Amino acid sequence: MPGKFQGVTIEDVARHAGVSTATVSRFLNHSDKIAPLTAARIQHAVSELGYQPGMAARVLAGGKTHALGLVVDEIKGEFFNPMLRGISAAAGEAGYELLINATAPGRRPAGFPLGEKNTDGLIVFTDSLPDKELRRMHQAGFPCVLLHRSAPAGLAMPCVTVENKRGARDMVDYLIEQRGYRRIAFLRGAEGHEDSSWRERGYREALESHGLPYDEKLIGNGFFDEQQARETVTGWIRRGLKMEVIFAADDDSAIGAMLAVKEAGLRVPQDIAIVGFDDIRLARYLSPPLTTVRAPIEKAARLAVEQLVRLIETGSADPLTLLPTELIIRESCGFA
Amino acid sequence: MPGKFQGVTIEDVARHAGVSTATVSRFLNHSDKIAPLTAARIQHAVSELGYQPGMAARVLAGGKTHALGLVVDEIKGEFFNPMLRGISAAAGEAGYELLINATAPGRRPAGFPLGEKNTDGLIVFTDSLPDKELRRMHQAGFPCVLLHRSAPAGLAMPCVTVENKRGARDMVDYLIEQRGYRRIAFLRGAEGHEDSSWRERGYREALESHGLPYDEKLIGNGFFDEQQARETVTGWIRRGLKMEVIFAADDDSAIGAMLAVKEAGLRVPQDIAIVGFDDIRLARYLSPPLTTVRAPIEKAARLAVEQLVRLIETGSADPLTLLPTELIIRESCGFA
DNA sequence: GTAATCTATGAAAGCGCTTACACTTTTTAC
DNA sequence: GTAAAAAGTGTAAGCGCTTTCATAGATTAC
Repeated sequence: MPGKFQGVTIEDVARHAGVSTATVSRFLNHSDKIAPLTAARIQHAVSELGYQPGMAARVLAGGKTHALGLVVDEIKGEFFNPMLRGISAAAGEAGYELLINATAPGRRPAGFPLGEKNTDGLIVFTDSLPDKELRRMHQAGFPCVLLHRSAPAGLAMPCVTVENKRGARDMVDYLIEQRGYRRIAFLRGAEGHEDSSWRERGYREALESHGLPYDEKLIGNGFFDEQQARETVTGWIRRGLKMEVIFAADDDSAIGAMLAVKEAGLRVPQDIAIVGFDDIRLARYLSPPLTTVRAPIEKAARLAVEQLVRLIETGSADPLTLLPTELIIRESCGFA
Repeated sequence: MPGKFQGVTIEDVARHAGVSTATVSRFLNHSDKIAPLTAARIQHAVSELGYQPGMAARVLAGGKTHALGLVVDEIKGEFFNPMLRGISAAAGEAGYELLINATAPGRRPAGFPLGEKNTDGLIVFTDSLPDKELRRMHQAGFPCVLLHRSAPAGLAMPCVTVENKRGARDMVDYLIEQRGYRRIAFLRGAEGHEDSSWRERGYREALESHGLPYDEKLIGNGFFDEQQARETVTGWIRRGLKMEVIFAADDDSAIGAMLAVKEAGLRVPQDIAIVGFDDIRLARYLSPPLTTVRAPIEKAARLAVEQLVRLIETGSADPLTLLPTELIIRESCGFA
């Protein structure tokens, strides 16, 4: 039963308006001056017939797909909502269609990988694409913008992300200076996720600049995941590890940490304080409400689209767009 | 600078393999028997050259886009994550590309509306498309599946949604029978959102079947929105409206209600109990944890895709798919 | 052994659109 | 008034693929 639903064609419009298809095309693309009278006749024919240009033909003839691709590994976590909203809105505003491809389930089982054959450019989220593929595309001159990751060594690909290191640094500075904490544990994020390594770097810098020792034992894996973080922290407590506060690389793992602490019969923040990163919606509803670093995710997403569109249309874009974060102080870090 | 990135074409492959383009096409589409030897040669050429069929030409010539469209009004609320994950995954598994269009910001400002020109079928979420448009597509024989809404009168369009009425009915039955509540307020959802009206119907049925009066004053608007719900409930309290429990049409408005109650210096659930609908992640982290009705959103999304694919490929689909909900009892409704 | 039937393949006609080029009017320049 | 430039439009050649139709060779049937 698969049928063809190509209704009105440009030819119908041309006939209806008494002009050639070329003129109609020019009218539709504003690509050339055409007489006001003719324009009116075409416009009339278009709305009369309810004509809508067929993408396929347009793409095939024009070489542009008018579509942006978004490559993600998995649609998961609160992170996604604002990101998607930003990308979707910005793409629409720029006049581009949006194609989404989740590569995760078994690494690209899906139909057609996004790329130069079906999009004009790609937004690549974190490590959803292997470096090799990134290199290939860059090599081919295909526009790509990286979101929440930096370019592989030697590749001049525009990146958009938040000031992870700075945000983490600010947070830890605050914990040390304003709260007087000394033993600060850190829960790493997912492997390969750059946001995480930058946050860790910020943590270390803050320690260093205050003359505090960096203690391997105070570093654990949270994997940006509630369950995993919970297990790690439970392990710490069971082994008698002493710490005053846990800095989780994201709010999800902070939640896991909070759970673990409570399950161990300890109080947050009196026995162990907890802080996170991202400021997901949930953060302020936790008890106690979570102190965290707010990351402008939607904004970053919009900017990534803007950069990509610039890259496509003008051939150049800013190499690096870094968005500032903001400290959100709530009760989980203890009171002043 | 807008360039063309069409690399290797089918012609290159044909030449490389010493066959005609027709044969290559047949090989690629498994559409016809071809000699094993030839097949091998073509296969070799394909991987040698790294050939990937260009979508545009394929679509233009073949009449199928191999893409599914998702039309939503706005990417907002916790609801979206599981839904999108489900749709994206299912589409990928079925070998379809996924196009997403958010119609909301000013009602379709975006580039190209999704439809028969760029997709093989559409998933339409709630009231993101006017009935007129739905009718037009159905009329044209274009495959569409409705998600979380029913078809306009007289349109035989497959629908996938959850058992809203039943879920609400179960909840209210529970509140009456197990908790002994009598004055149960209801916070409506967004206008035009069918989930909401079914839930309201369930609420009324439960009242009726227990011989409780339906009191207009106990109905308010929550709009599926935290802020709006909060204002409504604050108004109720200020006006001295008496109620034992508030049934919010979704968890977001339940949160708003909870805020309002607390702000008024009352306790949940001792002074006013609160229950919601959906079971978003946040629900169990609220204090007190929210009693609610769990809706299988991701499952519904997957089924919608499955129905759509069936509709596209075989021409028929189930008229109605209704997914069961589940009562999730937590502390916000009071203890037994 | 000849005719009828398959099988594997090629040639070529589009699919609906854009665009280079050519052409006919107008307009402008002097 | 004529030559040169500009403006508006048509003609037709593809874009890369699928698919119908035709054909050559290999089987089968008798």
